Amino acid sequence: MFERELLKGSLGLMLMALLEQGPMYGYQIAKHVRDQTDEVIDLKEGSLYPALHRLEKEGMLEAFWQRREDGVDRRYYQLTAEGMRVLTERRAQWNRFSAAVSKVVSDGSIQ
Amino acid sequence: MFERELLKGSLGLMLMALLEQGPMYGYQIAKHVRDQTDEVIDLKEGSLYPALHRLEKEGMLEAFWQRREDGVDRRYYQLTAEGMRVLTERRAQWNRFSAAVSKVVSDGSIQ
DNA sequence: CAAGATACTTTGTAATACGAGGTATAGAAT
DNA sequence: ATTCTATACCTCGTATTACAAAGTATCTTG
Repeated sequence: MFERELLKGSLGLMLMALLEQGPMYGYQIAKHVRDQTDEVIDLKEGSLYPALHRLEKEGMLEAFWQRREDGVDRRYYQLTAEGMRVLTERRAQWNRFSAAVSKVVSDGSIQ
Repeated sequence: MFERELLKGSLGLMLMALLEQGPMYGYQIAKHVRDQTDEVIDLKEGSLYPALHRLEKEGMLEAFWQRREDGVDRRYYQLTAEGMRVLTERRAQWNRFSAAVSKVVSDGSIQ
């Protein structure tokens, strides 16, 4: 009920940052994030897939289907050129923002 | 349209962290945050006051009116004991969360 | 054959930042 | 005198969005 709200606004950024390293598919992304953050961030399907579709519609990502030998279809997402450009902006914005919050939140002993 | 979403979930935390240092009133809080974060975070009244009321209702804050000599009323907010306890939790949660996001978001060269 | 993991989808709901509007006072500028 | 700016509070409606929950389908493992 609180953790949930923290993610708002940074999920899209995280997805774009991940896909900067190369195309990935949904399930893979979720696992990657879960592992890389020691389960601090556990992307739920109800957030992940809508977020990917949203970014695709905004032109940040492009998607393509790929069938595995066993017949399982996977939808891969990759960052567009526009997505790359916007990622740079949002990364900087996140850094500014998180530094600002941390400054206020870390107790007065620093100030 | 994006910055807005980043704030979700961390506004309450920031307010509680500020009030840890002593009672403050709404306008003062907004100015303090704006100054302390070099205007990165600019709390709007439509967010600030509802957030304060919310925290009050949740028992995190207590409020009292105080009249200045010139007749202007100010509503001061202070952290409750329960608020103090919850603040500790949320502070830790924010640190975990922001570290996790930063890890994913900072490019692959670190990994 | 049942159970779990993999893999994607959609619908409805709850939470919340903020725009925009409102009220009221004090002091400075025109 | 009046307008403007700053201070100081409030509330309603809207947009956004994470997620729970449900569904579909395949493959592997017990």
